[in-house]
Amino acid sequence: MVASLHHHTRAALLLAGVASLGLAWRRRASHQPLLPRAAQLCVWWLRQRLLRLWLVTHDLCPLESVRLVGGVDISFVKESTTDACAALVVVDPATQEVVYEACRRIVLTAPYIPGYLAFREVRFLLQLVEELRSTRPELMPQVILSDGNGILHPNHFGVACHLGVLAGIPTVGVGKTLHHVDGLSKESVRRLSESLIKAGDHALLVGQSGTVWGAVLRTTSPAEGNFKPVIISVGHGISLNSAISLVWRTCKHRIPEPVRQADLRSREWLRRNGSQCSA
DNA sequence: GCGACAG
DNA sequence: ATCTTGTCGC
Repeated sequence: MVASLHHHTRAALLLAGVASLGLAWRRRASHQPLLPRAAQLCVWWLRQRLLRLWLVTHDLCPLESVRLVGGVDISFVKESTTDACAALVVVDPATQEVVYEACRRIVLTAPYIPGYLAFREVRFLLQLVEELRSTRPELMPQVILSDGNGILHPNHFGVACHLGVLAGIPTVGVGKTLHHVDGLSKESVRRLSESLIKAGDHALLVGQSGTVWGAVLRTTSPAEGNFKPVIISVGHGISLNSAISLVWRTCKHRIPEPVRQADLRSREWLRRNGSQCSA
């Protein structure tokens, strides 16, 4: 009886999603260009809502049982927005040593659209995780740090959540800049940063709605001068407090070691292997 | 209409 | 993400 706006909205979105799926099918079959941008975004939006049903935002396993931490990143060939190298590294937080490394040449197909980063990158990250799971299961990390955000996202489902849910492994979103959401802005980060006195200090990112989206963490000491905090949010299967604690534990530099090493090594790989094609 | 907008 | 010069400091 009381058909809320919510229900109408959901029904409309569902219809739009189904409609665009049908459209995608026809175009694909007839070698037409891709789905219209608006329709594609709608499909992706729905996919985020669906996958979110599997999202877990508390600890699936105690922090004390984390023995290995993974990190993923993608680096691009100079002039290109499609040719890149995806990397997955595993670090032993006790020694900060890299115990596993895998780089893979990739060709991205989807464009970068704020809010939909996962649809551009996550399939390649998943391949690397599955490869590790099947070839060196003993080196599977208990948590993976991902560049880009987790629930700090307009649809509460950033690339870190996406990777975590699809790979079935806890993840943490580690961002270098803020994704503006719920009134949070550069100014919010600047204000919160004033309360971060020493390395290891953090402050919660609370939006206008009162939602806790994540936290800013100072990872460099006052002696190093000006600083930009790292932005942390829950990816999957881990609580915010555990995520902050874990990231801080792996911070030898501003960027936590697993992500930093994935970044360094994917770039190094591109340098060594030229920018030529070598699937 | 204009600017903002993870990587 | 990537394009870039210099610069401050260990």
